[in-house]
Amino acid sequence: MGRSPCCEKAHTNKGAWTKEEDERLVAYIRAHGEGCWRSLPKAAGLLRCGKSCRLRWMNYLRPDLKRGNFTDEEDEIIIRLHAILGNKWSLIAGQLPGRTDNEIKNYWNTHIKRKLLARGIDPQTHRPLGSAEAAAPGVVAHRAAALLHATTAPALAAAAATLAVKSSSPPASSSDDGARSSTSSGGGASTGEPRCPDLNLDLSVGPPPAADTPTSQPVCLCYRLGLRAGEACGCRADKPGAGGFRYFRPLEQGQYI
DNA sequence: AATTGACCCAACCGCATCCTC
DNA sequence: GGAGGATGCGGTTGGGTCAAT
Repeated sequence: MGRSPCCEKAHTNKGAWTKEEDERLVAYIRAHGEGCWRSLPKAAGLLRCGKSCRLRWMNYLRPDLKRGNFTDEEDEIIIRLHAILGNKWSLIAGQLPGRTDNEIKNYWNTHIKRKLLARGIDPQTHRPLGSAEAAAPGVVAHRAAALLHATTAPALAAAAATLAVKSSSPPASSSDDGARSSTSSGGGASTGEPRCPDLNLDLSVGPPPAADTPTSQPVCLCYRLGLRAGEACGCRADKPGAGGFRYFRPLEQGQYI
């Protein structure tokens, strides 16, 4: 069957955007707002694919973008969120106002990966390099473990405080290097021994449901992180789907990320 | 000064997901 | 419930910049 192309490729520009194209796109969105990317290029007089326009706006032209280097605090937030979420760059970006998923993805691949490797941590599993456990299943346990020490980045700590990572005992270490200290404390899942005996692996993310939040309903991850619309959460109840809520169903018992 | 290689980032591509009919 | 279109996401790549040789 095949999918129809998103645009007429023969009549679209590709490659770097010119200043004039940027100006046209910004002017159009200022006048008409975002939305309907497919028809936007034609309406704005741009010989570009709608996807390309969206990407350019989201990653470069949006007025609320924060330019410049990432701070150490942002580094730590990214690392910790990556430990929980994996390569869900858009979700991670949602917790870093002014940063885009593309920017974070690039930053991860060029800086943070190296930083973690220098610390002796596998950037994919967030576990010590070279250990047999690094390639073993049960990664989620250590993503949770990393959370238990999320205290060095105040902004994340605020969010982390709302995460329902239930632990039957306090963290084994008070080290501020959560990923390293926690990952070294785990056991092997395939050995029959609990990998992290002190961990409850129920990763249902979020605070205890509020009275007005039916637990059986899917909820916005931002909501479960305790971030309501207006701060880090950009979700809008009035526009589900495109630009609106991103739903994350609570995990069933025994279900893992 | 020229060349080379590493690094970085903007942009593209294909697939997944959501939404509407 | 299924088909098709629109949008979003993540992986990958192309090309510019800069330091080392």
